[in-house]
Amino acid sequence: MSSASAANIQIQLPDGTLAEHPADTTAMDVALGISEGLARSVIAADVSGLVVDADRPLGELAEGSDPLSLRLLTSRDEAALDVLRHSAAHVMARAVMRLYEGVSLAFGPTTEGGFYYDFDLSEKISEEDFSKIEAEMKRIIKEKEPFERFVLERDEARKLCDDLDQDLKVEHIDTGLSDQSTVSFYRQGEFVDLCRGPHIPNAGKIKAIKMMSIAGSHWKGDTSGRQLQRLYGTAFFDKKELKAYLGQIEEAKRRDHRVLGKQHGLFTISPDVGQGLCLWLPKGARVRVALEDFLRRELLSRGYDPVYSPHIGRVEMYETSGHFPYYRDSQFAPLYGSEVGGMLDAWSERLNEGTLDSDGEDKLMAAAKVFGAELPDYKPSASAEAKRKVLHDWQVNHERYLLKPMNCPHHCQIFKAQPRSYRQLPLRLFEFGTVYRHEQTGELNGMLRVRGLTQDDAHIFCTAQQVEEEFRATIELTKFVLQSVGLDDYRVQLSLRDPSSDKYVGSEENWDQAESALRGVLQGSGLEFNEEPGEAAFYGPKADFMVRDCIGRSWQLGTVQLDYNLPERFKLEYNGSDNAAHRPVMIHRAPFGSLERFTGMLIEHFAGAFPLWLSPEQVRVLPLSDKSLDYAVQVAKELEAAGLKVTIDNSGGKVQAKIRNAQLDLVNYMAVIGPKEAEAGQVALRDRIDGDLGSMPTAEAIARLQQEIATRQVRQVVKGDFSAAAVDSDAVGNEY
RNA sequence: GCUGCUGUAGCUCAGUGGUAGAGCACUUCCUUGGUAAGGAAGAGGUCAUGGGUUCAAGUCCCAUCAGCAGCUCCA
Repeated sequence: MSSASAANIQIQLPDGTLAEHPADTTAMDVALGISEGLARSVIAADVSGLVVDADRPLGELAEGSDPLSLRLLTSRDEAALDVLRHSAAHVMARAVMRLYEGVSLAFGPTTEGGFYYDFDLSEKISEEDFSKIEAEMKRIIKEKEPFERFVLERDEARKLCDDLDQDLKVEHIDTGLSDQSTVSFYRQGEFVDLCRGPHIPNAGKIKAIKMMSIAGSHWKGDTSGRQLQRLYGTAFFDKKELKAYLGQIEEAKRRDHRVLGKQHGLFTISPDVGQGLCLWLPKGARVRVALEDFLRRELLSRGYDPVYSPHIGRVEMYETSGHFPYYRDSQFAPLYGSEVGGMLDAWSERLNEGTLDSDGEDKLMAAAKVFGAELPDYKPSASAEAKRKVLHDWQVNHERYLLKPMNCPHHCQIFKAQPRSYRQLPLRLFEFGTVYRHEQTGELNGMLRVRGLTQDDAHIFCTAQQVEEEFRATIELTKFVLQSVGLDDYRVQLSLRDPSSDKYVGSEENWDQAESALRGVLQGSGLEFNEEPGEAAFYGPKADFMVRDCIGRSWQLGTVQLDYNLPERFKLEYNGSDNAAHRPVMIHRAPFGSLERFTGMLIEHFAGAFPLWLSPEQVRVLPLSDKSLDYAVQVAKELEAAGLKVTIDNSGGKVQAKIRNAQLDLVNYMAVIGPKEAEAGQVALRDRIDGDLGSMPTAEAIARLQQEIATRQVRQVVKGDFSAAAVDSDAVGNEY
């Protein structure tokens, strides 16, 4: 870094021109050399892939004698927006420090939609304070003061932060930055902050800011650590962009599946049933049935075998699978065949911790007796380990069940139910399997994060040689499913193991084989995909479909996961052509993920207006008056007989009001009928999207709708132009 | 689970310690119509639950439950 010598440096611009400059030349200097207008609009610079300040001497970045490739970033570049927002975070921090006493700064990074800064201060900031903070920020911006970078040795940096009473920054220098010999700071007026940068040339570049929200957070994400106040804001180069962004947030709110689900009677969650337990109302259930029927037919035609399994299973099975007690915190407590079961578990836990004294032990033994558990082999003098074994043996003989947290162990048992030959493989078992997980209360979110969910689950048992082909077929299936519901913007995330970690089960060889098979298939599939080392499940690599909805939010939906672990644990075997026992490979896959999450996502994607094939109310018959009611009933029967989901509006109002209500209820088609239609055996069809289609014979209307259903047309997705300001919805894993 | 905010009619929400409100939806009656709101009347609330303060609590305090936002988590 400090090698910036008097020697000149070579700078190459995107158009290929190569020029020699003094080592202390900045990107701003280069811009000035081209035109003053360009210099005015320069925000930062991209130097060989690294975004830096426009006034950073470029010689500092030179390595050897290679020319530096320089790209000037203006407000048109996406990277520039990030620089702007981070600078806005500094401005916000500066404003907060002016307005409040004893502010300790934590971190202030950018997010997809803006930025935040975490503060430690005793006074509570509330949304009512936003206007005064914003006003202060605007004052700072108006000053157009520059952001000045300077670099200090660690010791000096530590001292500076200490002098500034920034204890969190001191701690960060001591811990997070312990491997850095020098660190950089940025000064803007009286405000100095430890910061990697880069920043905009001066605060005047910020043309639009808004404080968004306030929330609690924790120092370095540690929930047991210090509680901080996180202020969220956003900033843009242009007031129009800010307005568009706020519009998108409104749009997302308007599409909220919890709001639409209530409004259109799709689903509800009742506190009387329990948190995170979704009740599918008739209309929501119709959407689900359409999805299930569609997928079931597809799977049957693609060589899957349907199976069913119960909602509970013995704890021992999950001990074998390894899920219990590893994931115990996120499971519902076991169901005990005996009332003493829970007590024995707590007892065993205390023995394990060594927190049980002899008095407590006597009481527990007496209590166990009351509950009818005789423990003749339990010797108080024995080792804790021996005593726990006695308790465990009793449990094993007195069944304990788990609400099933996943379907795989059950399907493994189905595989095991008969001797298997290689001729039967691949064996593809599918089930809409309902599972229960005790998610933390704070994580629950409508249909998107629930405690009881139904996976469109299947497990493919195959030979190692078949993995590649099965994985390919699964990828094809998932593509087909997404296309059928009109989702065409997605990519695949391939999660691989972290080679330096030892948390993974299964041999190195298996992993290598699996990972290269998956990579090969994805390369051949033409799908856009990225690899994420370290993101794999402990039992195998996986591929997740990341889907972007029509307002630019990204969702994690379908998943395909390889598993070399469960077949091992359950000792699954098939007889090979060599008449010897072999271990199958298992593939978990779920194109929807869960019906709950998928439906919730679709509600938001379509803003509640489902395409005809998924719609819970496809046609509403609107009689002009009571006089046409008989004919309305007759038409409804004909439509129903043709397999359409149809209702009649027999309310007393005028047809205009009935149309309005049907439009607001997002009914796909309206069949308006009056004396004329009754006479001619026709219906006047009205399309939710295109309006009045005129009168036609009922049979013609039916054929038209059936055609639209059969081809699963997605005729309208209300798209907004929000690509510039994409917001990520919470990306949630759906592993097994 | 943690921090903060919220909980009033089926829905959306007013209501700053003194007799519980509006719009929409609903019911009944009138109206019987031709592609986005016809009219009138009526019914509907133990103000989330449980405690407390007060002459008096929807309103103030505490706890519990539930929801929302963020954090943390997500086999």
